[in-house]
Amino acid sequence: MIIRLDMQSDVPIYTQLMNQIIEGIASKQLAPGEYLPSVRSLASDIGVNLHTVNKAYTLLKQEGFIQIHRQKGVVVNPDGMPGITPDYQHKQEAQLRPVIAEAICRGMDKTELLRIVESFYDEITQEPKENA
Amino acid sequence: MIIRLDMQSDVPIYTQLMNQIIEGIASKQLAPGEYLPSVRSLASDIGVNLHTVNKAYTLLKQEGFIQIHRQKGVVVNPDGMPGITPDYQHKQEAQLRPVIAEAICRGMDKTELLRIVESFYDEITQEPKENA
DNA sequence: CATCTGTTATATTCGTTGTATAACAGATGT
DNA sequence: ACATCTGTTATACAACGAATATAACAGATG
Repeated sequence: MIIRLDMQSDVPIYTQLMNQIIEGIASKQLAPGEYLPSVRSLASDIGVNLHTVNKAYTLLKQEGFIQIHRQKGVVVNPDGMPGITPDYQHKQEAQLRPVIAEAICRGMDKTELLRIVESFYDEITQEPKENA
Repeated sequence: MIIRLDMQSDVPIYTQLMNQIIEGIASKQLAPGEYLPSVRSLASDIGVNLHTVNKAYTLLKQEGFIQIHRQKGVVVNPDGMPGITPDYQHKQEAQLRPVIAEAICRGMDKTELLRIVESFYDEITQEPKENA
C-alpha cells in the first residue's frame, strides 16, 4: 500500500499513518491476516523515525485494528475488526458534530451533505485501485 | 448561550470554543447580528485566560463567522455566513474521510452511517432549546 | 551466532497550548 | 475631562506533545 504523508499538515504524522492504514483496511487494500512492514522498514521507507511508526502501530493495536506479535511482526487483525462500541460512538459523535454544524452554518443542505458522505463511503469501498 | 468545556479533553480549549459557537450559530441559538460576550467577560465566565478566548474569536473572524469591531465588541456576522469554498471542501474531506473509513472498518452499514449523520443534522437544526 | 522482530529507556529539539501581566488605542458614558 | 469599556499587542513562562536520535534489551528465526 502506498503511504502519503503531508509534512506541512498540522495533523501529526502518527495520526496520518493511522488514518491511512484504517482507510487501507476499509478499502480492502489491506486484508485481515495481512502483514504490515516492520516499524523500522516502514520508518525508513517514509523517512520518519522508528518511534513515530511505533506510536501509530501501538495505538492501532490498542483499538483492535492490528495485532503485534513479539518477533513475527505486525498483522491486520485476523479475528476481524473492532465493532461499534459505546466508546467508539462517543468518539464518532465528537468528530461528526463540529463538521455537521459547520456545514449547516455554511448553508449546506441536508441532502447535499448526505450525498457527500455517501460519495466518500462509495469512493472508499470501491477502491482497491492499488495501481495508480 | 451555555458554554461547556472539558478541561480533560485533548481538544484545545480555543477549538472547543470555536466548535460551540459554530454549533450555536447552526442551531440558531446565535443569530447573525447578535453580540457575543467580550473576550474578558467570557474568559472570566468560563475560567480561562483572555488570550484563549481571543484566539478562538480571531480564528472565527478569519473564517468569516464573526466580525470584530474595535471598540464595540464581537458580533455574529450580520452579512451572513461564509459559503462553500474550495478550501472549505478540502478541509471537510480531510475531516470526513477518516471518520467514514473507521465506520466502514467497524462494519457500519452505509444507510446506518447516513442515518447517524442525518440525526445529528436534525438534532442541531431543531434546537433552539436554550433552556435545559 | 548473526539477524530480524517489537520493546523500552533517555535525551533533545521544537512548536503549541494556556496562563500571567502589562500596556496601548479608540470609543462610550457620566 | 475622566473613568471605563472594547479589542489589540507584546512579553514571558510553564507544561505538554510531536518528532527525532541513540542505545540497549529480549525473544524468535535462519
